[in-house]
Amino acid sequence: MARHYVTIKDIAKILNISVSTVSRALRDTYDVNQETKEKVQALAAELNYKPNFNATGLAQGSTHNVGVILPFITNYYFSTVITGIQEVAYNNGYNIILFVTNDSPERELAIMENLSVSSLDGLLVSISSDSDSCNHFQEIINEGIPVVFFDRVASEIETSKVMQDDYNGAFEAVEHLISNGYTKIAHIAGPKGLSFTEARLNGYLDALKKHGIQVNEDWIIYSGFSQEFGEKDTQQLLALKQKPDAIFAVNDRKAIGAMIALKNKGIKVGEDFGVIGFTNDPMSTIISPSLSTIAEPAFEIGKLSCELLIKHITKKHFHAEEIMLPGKLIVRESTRRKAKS
Amino acid sequence: MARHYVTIKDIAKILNISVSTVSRALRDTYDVNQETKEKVQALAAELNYKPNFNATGLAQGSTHNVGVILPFITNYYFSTVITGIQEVAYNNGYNIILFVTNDSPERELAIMENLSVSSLDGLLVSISSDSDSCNHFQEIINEGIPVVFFDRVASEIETSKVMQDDYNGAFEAVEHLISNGYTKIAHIAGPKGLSFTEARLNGYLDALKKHGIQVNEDWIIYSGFSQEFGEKDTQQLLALKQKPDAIFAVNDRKAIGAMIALKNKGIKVGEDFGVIGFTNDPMSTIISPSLSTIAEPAFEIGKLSCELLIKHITKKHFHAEEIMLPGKLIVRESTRRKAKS
DNA sequence: GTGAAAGCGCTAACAC
DNA sequence: GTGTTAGCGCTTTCAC
Repeated sequence: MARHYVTIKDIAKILNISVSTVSRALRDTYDVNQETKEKVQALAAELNYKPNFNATGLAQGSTHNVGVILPFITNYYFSTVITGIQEVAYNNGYNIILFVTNDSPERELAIMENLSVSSLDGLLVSISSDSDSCNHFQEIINEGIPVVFFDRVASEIETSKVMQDDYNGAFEAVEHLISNGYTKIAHIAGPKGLSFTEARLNGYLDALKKHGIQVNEDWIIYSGFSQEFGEKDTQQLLALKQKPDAIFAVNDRKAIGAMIALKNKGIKVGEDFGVIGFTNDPMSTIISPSLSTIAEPAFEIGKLSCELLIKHITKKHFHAEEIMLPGKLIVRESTRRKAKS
Repeated sequence: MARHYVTIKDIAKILNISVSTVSRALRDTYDVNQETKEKVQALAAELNYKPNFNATGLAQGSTHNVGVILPFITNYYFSTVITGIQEVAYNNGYNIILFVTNDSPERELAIMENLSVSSLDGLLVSISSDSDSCNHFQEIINEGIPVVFFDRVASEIETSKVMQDDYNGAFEAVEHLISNGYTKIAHIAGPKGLSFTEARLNGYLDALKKHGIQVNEDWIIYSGFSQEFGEKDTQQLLALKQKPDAIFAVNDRKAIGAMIALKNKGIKVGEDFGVIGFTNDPMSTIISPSLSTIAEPAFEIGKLSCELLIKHITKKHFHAEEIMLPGKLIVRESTRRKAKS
């Protein structure tokens, strides 16, 4: 029952050479006689030898694992980011270990507390709403394991970060709304305290300001990120005496929720009421009318954060970098106002 | 720079006891003096001691990692399955290491060949289309590491499997179409060779047979799983002299592609042409008309496969189980035919 | 109840 | 160019 894999010891014994030679030959390092090297490699292949990562990790103090901690994976944005991460991790011989927090600060904390630092070479994280774990991240960094934040970054912590340009994306979205004739623009935001949420809020605010439109506090609603919250927020807006004529949603799922609430009230999205989201979730092309949005470079964000992390891992004194990727306005039907006389 | 974590040795030295006592105290095993145990645990907590998994793994021949190999994570089904897997893995102290194949047999093969068996306690896999890796899976099983397949299973291999009841789901979907008055029912299938694809095809075939409807080979199209393929397949169907009046799609994304192709031709989905999918992707509620479908218990599948795998890992002689979870017909607008006189 | 010591599979000085 | 040896952090006999 106790399984036994072939080890370099086995190979050494068969070939009647020492384990160190085998080790060197296998890693194609140091000077090893060409002939010996070939013999070793051939036998290793034949025996289907696979290195034991635990042993390698123990011996050289580095596993080839990077941890990824994020709120969810069941949405377009995060699953695409992971795909990007996985792509570069794989190409560089790293494995990714996945931790999902369900956007719960407690869960995130528990994960961080149980994390065996020594079994990870680095950490990629997108914090949960109301994250409580900043100290833990800082501690881990202090212990020497690099952390790169993506998307939902902990602004207090000094380390590499990769995000999209939330401020300018939001600014552009709102300006697009304005230039299409919508003037009473509401914002259904995410929860307070997340920096990207605030960046989008600020973009919204500044776009209004630039165009001399006064801010109506009633038209800014903070809540969760789901479609349901989008629906609820919108119902709340529609119950106001002073109703808006457009919504900029913090993400596409909330925008879709908004569209559903609007449709239920018989309001024609696009013609009577503008809606724009953020992300470019494939759903935005499926819904009708199709949803205008700011496309986020999710795959790219995954790739870049992982590349950055690997640099931190391999180059000892790589200094922290903050990368900000631009979004892209995608105009669809939900902001196409019918010309009114 | 060389990071140094606190080890049991450190604890032993401080407390002036031996490492073995520390080890025993920490794991709450064997007989250890209550007092000593408490002292050790207190100090460990204070020092923020974290076990080194590489060392534990090496020493007891088991890491607490399970690998997950699957084609994609960027869709509702797989990301939900992973969430289920992650949930039970987490609760049982296992980490999950993610490998995504992009549905490429070559990539899958490469992953399998490079897999360090000794760094994994078990493997959860959903094979790629045209998988080439069966031998590798068999080898890994022979070497003693348990493998559980989910959804896309390799039927030749004898091990535990978890899937939804594709046959009956398809049967029910087609029967639903028939009972709503559609009779010329096409099937846009997945690629040949995947067992779940075939199960759905057989369900389709048998439902037709039961109701005395003859099969039209032109109405069965095999292609990829994406929305684009759904669109193309449907265009192909609509170009036929004998056109169908309904489509059963192998999954919701293809069904949505079909609906788009239909809409582009000016055909009214539901009223003139029935469409039903499989999965219950959230998109099916977003699209208009909303899409009827067979809901798959994705989260449950993830949970059960991981539970099964853990049983295989912990109980030495746990015998292989095949679990088949029922789907559920969800009727929406895309199969609601307008009564015609 | 506790300690000493061997060993998991591998790497890395250090000799030769 | 190759072998010997110590050691990574932990578990686990085996003594006592």
